[in-house]
Amino acid sequence: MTRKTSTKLEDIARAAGVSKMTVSRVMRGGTGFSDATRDKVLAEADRLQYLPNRIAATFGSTETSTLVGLCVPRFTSSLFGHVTESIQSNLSRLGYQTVIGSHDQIAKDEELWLKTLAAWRPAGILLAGTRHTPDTIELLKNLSVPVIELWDLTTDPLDMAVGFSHFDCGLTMGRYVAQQGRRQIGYVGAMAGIDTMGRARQHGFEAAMAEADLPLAAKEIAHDHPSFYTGFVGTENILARNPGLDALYYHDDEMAIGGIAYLNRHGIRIKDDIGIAGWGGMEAASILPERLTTTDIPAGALGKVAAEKLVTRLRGDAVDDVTVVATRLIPGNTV
Amino acid sequence: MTRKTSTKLEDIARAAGVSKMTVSRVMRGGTGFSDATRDKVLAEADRLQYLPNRIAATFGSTETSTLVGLCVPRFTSSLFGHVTESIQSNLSRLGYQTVIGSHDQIAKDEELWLKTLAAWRPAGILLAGTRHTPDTIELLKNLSVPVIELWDLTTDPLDMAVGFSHFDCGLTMGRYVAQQGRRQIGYVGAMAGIDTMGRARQHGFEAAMAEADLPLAAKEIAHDHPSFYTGFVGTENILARNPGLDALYYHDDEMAIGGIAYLNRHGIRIKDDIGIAGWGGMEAASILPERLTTTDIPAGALGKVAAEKLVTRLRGDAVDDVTVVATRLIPGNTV
DNA sequence: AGGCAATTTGTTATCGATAACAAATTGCGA
DNA sequence: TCGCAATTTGTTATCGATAACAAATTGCCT
Repeated sequence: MTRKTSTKLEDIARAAGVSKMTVSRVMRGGTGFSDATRDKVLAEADRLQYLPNRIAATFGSTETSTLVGLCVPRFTSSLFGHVTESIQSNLSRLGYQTVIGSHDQIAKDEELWLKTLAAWRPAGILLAGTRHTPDTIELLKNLSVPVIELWDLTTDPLDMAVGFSHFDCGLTMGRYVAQQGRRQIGYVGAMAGIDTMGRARQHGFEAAMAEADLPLAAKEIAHDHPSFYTGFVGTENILARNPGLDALYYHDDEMAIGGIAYLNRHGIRIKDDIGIAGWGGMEAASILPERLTTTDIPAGALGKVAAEKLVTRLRGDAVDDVTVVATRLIPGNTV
Repeated sequence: MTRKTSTKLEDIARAAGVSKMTVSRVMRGGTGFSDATRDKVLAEADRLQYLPNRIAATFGSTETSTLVGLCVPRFTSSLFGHVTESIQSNLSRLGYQTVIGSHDQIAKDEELWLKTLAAWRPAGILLAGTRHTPDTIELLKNLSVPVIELWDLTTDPLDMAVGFSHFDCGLTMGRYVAQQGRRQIGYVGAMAGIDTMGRARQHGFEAAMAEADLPLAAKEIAHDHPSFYTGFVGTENILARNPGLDALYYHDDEMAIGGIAYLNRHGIRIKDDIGIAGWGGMEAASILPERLTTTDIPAGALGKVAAEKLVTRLRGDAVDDVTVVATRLIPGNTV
């Protein structure tokens, strides 16, 4: 059987007239060699088109690999897209490679992905969400590798966490809506499988209602992924049952925009007839005639913070367990 | 220095009273061992909580790793989100892990990512787009690993390709718009850096115009990423310069929806006053009062086909160099 | 029961780097 | 110019699996 046959350290060593250990030192760029040696080695490496072999390097080293795992519910959501984008580019800048997985809110799928990832001896793991199977938690412990949970901060982190409280997002918005004088308030959500985060916002919103002695007047939750369409239909349904509602809080902006489309089509005036609030600070909302009342989520910043925090920890420096990323209620003009 | 100290094949071998080669055979699940041996080995592996070490396995093998690289322009686009999602879940199902990168249409960034990826001796590479630097092309050749280019089929593939012709999308839509009796037709695009694909659609559209002896009446191209907002503003700009337009073709649905928002706000009737066509079959379009005229792109299917094709090739079976994924013009009701 | 093929199991070398320690060289002050 | 510390370079063992081949065992037919 012919073995793989690309240029290796030994080839460079022979060509440069040094030992391969010296070549290794030069390639890793630390110290322990003269300038003359470095130049000679680099020149030969370049000439021979040396391609580092991280498989062999990781294997030979006591260190972990430079792979970092990232598991999110799905990549088709605008917010997770931004988080993924940001994490990937920041980790890349810091010398790490990103291996992805998605679990669509199914904790068992996250576990299966994690088992596969673990075989690569990753340097760190980033998980979006806080629902994990017992096996996942045990495996993470055994791996003894930094873990950052992204997104929700309402529970204790396994190791580290970066995100914000979804409950507080709902709470703050609930208070705002009540304060604007709305009295017949409904919630329109979507939940395919189990989405703890959307539910946490809903609970926060309900808590605000309770504070104001305003029980939630109606609730409509689609058994589907949040989308423009579920927002459209959810609005139709909730209004059919409760025509007197004067405000609606949505699972996210996408659904809120879907709801607005429904209202527009039926001549119901936003704000005058019914107040609309979303969540997520979705860019699409910029096309609405009036700025949408929503909560802005700094997804890019969140990813950057998470990537940098992980790397800081990997370098042995101290980091806080929990980093809160500030969300911002955008008053807008729809409530 | 203490070495990494998790359970290894040798530990299982000792516990089960066999050689580690036998354990290796059982763990990989082929043949060459008795049922009794297999049960004994698996029981010990389970008891000792064996975690396979793919770093060592890949290193010891003549094979490549089971890592597959995926590089897209960005993860924040709905279509690439779907492609990413589909590729990762299908590759995962087939036993491969996905390492991601993004290049934001900068060919040099793709090259840098590829160099890092190459150090992992990936089993295959998936690239969205067809613009590559000379170094990228040379590196891909030297790696002698399957490469699939996704998305655009207007040029010759480096190795394999899965996608469709953006030129044809534009051409088909152009013919349709002309056939509907539109005569003063404009194009609204967006181009941050260099986006060959959007440009290919534009050129296809212009070719259709030429066929119909209808030179494109106006063109507005934002130096920005396509978005609702650029669609909104682009529409405002193009109509300010050319009030007589009776149809607009947009870079994508997101921009078309932004354009529609502008038209709605200014009392310009869709279809009656001006025809609107998009591209991408974006789910968001489902909220429009009338179904958007657009081209549907089966992003999920494209990812699935690409993943399966790569794996088929990796298993040594023959595959076609080029796989065309069917796009579909949705007549809708906006032109 | 004997003999041969098929199946099961074991042995040794190897992948390409890094770790740990040892040896050689250099630089500089006394 | 000598000697010692600092720097540079080399040597050997090792990481945990798989490849290739060799040996032992089993099963079946005559």
